[in-house]
Amino acid sequence: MVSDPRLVEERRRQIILAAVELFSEEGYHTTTIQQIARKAGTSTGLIYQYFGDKEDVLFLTLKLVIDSYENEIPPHLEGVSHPVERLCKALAAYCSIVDRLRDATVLAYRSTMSLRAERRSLIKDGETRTNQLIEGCVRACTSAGFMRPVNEHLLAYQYVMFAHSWALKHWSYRNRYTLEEYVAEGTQLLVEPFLTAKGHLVLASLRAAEESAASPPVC
Amino acid sequence: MVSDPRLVEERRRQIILAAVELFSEEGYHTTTIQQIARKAGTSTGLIYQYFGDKEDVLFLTLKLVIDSYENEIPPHLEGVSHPVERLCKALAAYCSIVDRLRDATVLAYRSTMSLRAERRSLIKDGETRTNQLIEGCVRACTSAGFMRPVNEHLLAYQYVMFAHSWALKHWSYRNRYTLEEYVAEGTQLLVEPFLTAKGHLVLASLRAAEESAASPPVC
Amino acid sequence: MVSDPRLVEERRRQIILAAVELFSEEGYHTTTIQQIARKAGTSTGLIYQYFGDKEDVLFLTLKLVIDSYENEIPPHLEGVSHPVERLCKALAAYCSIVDRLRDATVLAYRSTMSLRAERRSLIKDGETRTNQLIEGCVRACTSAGFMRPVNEHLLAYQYVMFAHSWALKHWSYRNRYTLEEYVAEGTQLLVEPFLTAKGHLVLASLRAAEESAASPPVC
Amino acid sequence: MVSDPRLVEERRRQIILAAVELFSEEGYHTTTIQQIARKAGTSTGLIYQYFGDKEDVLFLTLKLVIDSYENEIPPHLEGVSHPVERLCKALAAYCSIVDRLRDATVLAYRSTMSLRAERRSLIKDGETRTNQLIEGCVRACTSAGFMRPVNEHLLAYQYVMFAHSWALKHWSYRNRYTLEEYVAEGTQLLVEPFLTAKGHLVLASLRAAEESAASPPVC
DNA sequence: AATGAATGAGAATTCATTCAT
DNA sequence: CATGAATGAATTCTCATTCAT
Repeated sequence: MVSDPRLVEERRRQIILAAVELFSEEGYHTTTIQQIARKAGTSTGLIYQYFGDKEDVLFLTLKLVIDSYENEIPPHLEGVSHPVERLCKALAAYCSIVDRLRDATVLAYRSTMSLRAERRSLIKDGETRTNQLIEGCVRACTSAGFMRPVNEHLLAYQYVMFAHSWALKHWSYRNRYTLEEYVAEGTQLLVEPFLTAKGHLVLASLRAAEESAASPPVC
Repeated sequence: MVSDPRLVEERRRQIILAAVELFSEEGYHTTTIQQIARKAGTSTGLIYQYFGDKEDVLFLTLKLVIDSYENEIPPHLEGVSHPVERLCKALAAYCSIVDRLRDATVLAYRSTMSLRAERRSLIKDGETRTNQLIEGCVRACTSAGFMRPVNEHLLAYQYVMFAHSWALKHWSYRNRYTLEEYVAEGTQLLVEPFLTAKGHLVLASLRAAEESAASPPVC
Repeated sequence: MVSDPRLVEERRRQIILAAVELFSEEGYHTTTIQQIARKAGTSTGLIYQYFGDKEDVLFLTLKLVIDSYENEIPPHLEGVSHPVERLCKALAAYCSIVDRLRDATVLAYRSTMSLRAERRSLIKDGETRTNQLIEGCVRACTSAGFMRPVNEHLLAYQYVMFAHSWALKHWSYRNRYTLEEYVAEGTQLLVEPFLTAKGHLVLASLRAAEESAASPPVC
Repeated sequence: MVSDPRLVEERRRQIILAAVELFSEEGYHTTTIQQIARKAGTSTGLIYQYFGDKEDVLFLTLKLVIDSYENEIPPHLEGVSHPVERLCKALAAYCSIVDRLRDATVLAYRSTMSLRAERRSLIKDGETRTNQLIEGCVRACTSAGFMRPVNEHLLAYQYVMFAHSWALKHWSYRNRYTLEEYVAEGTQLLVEPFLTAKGHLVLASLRAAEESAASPPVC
């Protein structure tokens, strides 16, 4: 309906940002288009020039979230070459992204089913690609002998669920762990046990490095 | 509004059974009271003699699900005394209950937020109690030296999420695992690594027993 | 539907008493049959064995009120022979009956229109008969030369509205007048001005009598 | 919900006009929003953009009536300086306004109780202000010696009820009096008796003036 | 392109009335 | 006769969507 692609981009972004917030707080069904318009600083009519219908807004909102996972993990791995380090970094990155998008992550669990099947699939595809990213990290560890042989697919899923749980069970976790503690404990539970002797050495040196980076050198 | 407690019990049950199904399939907001009435084989008005409002139906529906976890795991542990066996059985039981209530489990994730805060808390309380059940199983293992020291709380949560994931990610898992495989692989990933030597022996003998129980004796 | 006339009488009475109270407090439309049943200490079904429908309950409720006026004024006039005294007593009686049925009087103004025309007429007939009672008192005064010629019909209506207003404008009058003051002031405004010299003498002696009746004799 | 104040004004007026008519004919509870919308020539949804709820429509409808009394009497007194004439004119004006708003006046008596207490008060305030207007007219007469001392407050209320009764008892009055006769008789009953000799002269000359104005001069 | 007033289908909820027990 | 559970039509109110300006 609107031709200028730059404008389309901008308006959609503006509207989706409002929608993420509202959907996250109030839920998809209880949020009205008029609320979104108000928060986005536009008119209700305008939304229908950039989206087909309300479900369309939800779809792009969820897409934004799911794409965030997929797009934001790799930058965290840039320049990191060691498989064990990459895996740990990936897990930490996933958790921190979820932390930033906590409400939106919960929203994804709540509202994906409100999409019609075809679009639900697209969301699932995005999630699957992120899973494969993680699974690749696991596989790199096992292939190189840093991890003993495991069901890489299922282990990768544990990482994913571990990250998602930070949002899903935040009502419980918040009383027990900071994000950093959560990631550290998770590494202990879900990474360490599968490391080989070789792998343990790497993790130990990583922790030493982190330690010295965190606390300024003594001498 | 209706006095006979037996009738209240029966009608509520009848209505909730219809509601679980519909809410699970269509979602809370998209299911209408009329649909529930039709499926339950009653009139719309009747529902309001047994529930305050639609949210009330949702609450009791979710309560039913959450209580199922809490109530149905213990019977599976009856007569099982060894801590490692109890833990494994608890995990398997949780997964199989989730399997039976797969749609309802997803519903709980989708719709708990549609409850007003006070009731949401009651649902969370139920979940917490189930978690503690699991955590108790873990603690029994570590205390008795069958498991090395771990963060019992967080490990218990991994079990819980592992069970829930069977429902939440069934769209993905169904293509890879049967329920039995899922439980077996989960045990390998989330129980075995934490067992001490003593613990490993127990697990091994359990598996042997299961093996011989499953396949009829050869000779 | 029920044959025993004594029972019909009793049950109707029981139900109407509950209805007067509820209709008066909450209004006709906002009161439910179930509320009436509860207050009357019966079941909802029972009401339909003694009344055709809800409107029927209203009709008999209003009839009770309107009949009260008609039936309770005459006893107050019994043994009172002087026309002026009869008129004053009638006015005072009407006001005191309205005072007792204050809410019900307001109800009559609110809800008569909710009756179907035919029954509304019956209510109006009852009111008209009461009006004629009052008009008769006025006419007795004018005929006997205690009052100068007036529009008896309209003056009678002033008395009626004066009595009704005690209920209708009680929200305002309560802050200014007691019932006794109200009646006394009303007599001054709506009776005295029309009295002839002869009539004034009567009223004066009445007041003197009342005075001495009210305050115990001095000597 | 709608921003343009001119439009709000116009739409509210349009809707209230429909509501007055329907509420007056059918009563508040029996009139549906759909009916109002149809008669107002709008959609049901629209009504909720200009009114909070149905009670809101009733409130503004009654407010319109009550304000009419307050606002329309003074214009009738403009340029009229003599206290007795002002009082008579006020009474006549009140009656003629009630005559025009006959159904709406009855509506006010029927439905004010359907408002929540806070708004009921606002309606009563409006009525009280009108009463004070009338009371002021009475007081001007007594102060200037055109009327003998009376309970001005209560007398003013008689005037008010006299005017209201034209609507409330129209079912009876219509068979006896035209509006003009009603006002003339009312003046005889409720004004004349309280006039002093001075006052009577004024009233007589007023009537003479009216007479000659009404019937064209003979010669 | 943008606006926001208007629409009307749809949903929750209520309650007079019925009827099996 | 009495009960009270069951019914379902009717009503208020909401909100996604449209469209004239």
